[in-house]
Amino acid sequence: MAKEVTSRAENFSLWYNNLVLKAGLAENSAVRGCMVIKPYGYSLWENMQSALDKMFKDTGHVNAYFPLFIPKSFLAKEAEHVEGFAKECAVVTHYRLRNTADGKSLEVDPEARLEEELIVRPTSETIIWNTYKNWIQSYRDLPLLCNQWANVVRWEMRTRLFLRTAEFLWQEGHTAHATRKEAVEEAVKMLGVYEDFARNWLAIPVITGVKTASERFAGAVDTYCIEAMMQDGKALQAGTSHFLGQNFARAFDVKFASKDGVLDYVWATSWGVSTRLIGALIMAHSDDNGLVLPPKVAPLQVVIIPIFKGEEELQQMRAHCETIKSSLQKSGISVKIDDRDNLRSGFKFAEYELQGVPVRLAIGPRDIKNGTVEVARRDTLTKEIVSQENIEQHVSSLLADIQSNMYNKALKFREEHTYTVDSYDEFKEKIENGGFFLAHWDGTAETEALIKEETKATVRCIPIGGDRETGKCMLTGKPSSQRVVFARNY
RNA sequence: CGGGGUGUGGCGCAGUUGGCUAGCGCGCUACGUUCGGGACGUAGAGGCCGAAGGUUCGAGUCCUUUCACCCCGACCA
Repeated sequence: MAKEVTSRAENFSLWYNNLVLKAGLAENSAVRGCMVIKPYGYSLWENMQSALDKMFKDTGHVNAYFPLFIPKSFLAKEAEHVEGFAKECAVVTHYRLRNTADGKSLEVDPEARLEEELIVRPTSETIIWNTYKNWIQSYRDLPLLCNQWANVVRWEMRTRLFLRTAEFLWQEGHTAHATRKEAVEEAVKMLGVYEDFARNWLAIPVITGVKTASERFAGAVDTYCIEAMMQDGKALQAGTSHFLGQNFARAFDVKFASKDGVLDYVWATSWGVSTRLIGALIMAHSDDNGLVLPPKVAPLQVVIIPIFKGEEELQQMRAHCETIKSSLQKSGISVKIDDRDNLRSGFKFAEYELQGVPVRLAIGPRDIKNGTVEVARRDTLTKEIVSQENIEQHVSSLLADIQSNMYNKALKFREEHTYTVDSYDEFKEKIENGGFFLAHWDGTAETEALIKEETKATVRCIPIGGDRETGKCMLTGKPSSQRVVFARNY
């Protein structure tokens, strides 16, 4: 059982785990490595989903749904893809059970073996490209821009709530294009959507970049990614966008006739983010009092707590609370009044802090007399007394302020823990305390592997944009065309 | 899959070299007093101690087997 740890400093991993459980986001299930996402956690996911879904649609994408099961032969068609996923697949081999001889239990009916095993999708490229083959004949069918919201299964050795579970929820976009250029543009565009979402909705600054060959998605030509820094200085890959070249089109024989009547394989991308983003949110912002949620995705933005003695005062308070509630709701703010009379207000304060509710309003007899409200913000844990007049404007701007303050705080944290290093000795010493390291690397897998072995740090990405300062690899001294980001990661 | 650890009411834990009706805190139920930062009192309910064998007059405690979960690695979104 998990030991009670409520301090980030004491043990970041245990703190994280306890927070997920105590805040009521999720819990371990009876199934190995799988998790139950509780209503509060799922509500958070739904908010992320709807924001992302709108962004996808605004960029011309549509949703579709493909089967959970993938015939084994499909997975086998793209060599690198199989190589990458074979070790972590759940496989369906039979389709029927029967009673055991003693009638007390169930067993797999050996008569009911499938001719071809079905793989529970670890990702859907293969089943989708097998389908796209039938959807694409001409350049007029392109581009094909589909997204799917789904669950996938990867039989991981070790699991952690939200960060790595055997089954997880995600979206996966799969697009087909007539040209290489257009597909690359799509992959980069969707990376931009993820960056935008992380920054403006999750209040998490991310570095956009390209993965090195060893970290690339199995079957991709290039993998683009967003990398976020957690409060222990470790990196978390928060989303990926892949330029798949013609690899899957070749594997599934998807050709189209161009305007000139020339047959060619189509160019592909795929991109995805998962419930791991919830883990990112927690590890980027939360503190020892509990979750700190950005207002734009928080399941509940404002909680109103009436402070009262007895039924009479409660009735009096309730009217004021309702008035404030409806005025906030008119501005599109989600509000709840917590008038439970069996709990003291102090207990409620602590509880909503644990759940990361961005703004708390408290109204008591004193406020009624003075026409005021006590307003507390979760991100800074500060309180102020404001007039009940124009409360909705105050709260609206406060929510916006919390949203941007959280981003700025996370950005500042990242900047304070990002180091430019040229000496490998310095790198080895500093990496022990976490952080991002901008260093030169000779571009070889050997050097990368050696650094990983010695320091547990990897190249998180080769950043896009920024200055392209040339230099010498910190380990080998060989030439380097730009600095890359090294870090330990989740 | 390697190394380490833990399984005892809903949750968190104690339980000594085997010994008597298996305890504590939180939570839960009832009543009362409280109520502007995690209240208090009184009275209750709730556990065949992860599972299966074994040793013994006697097992939460010792032995064997097994299962589950957690942490650190390797692998990964």
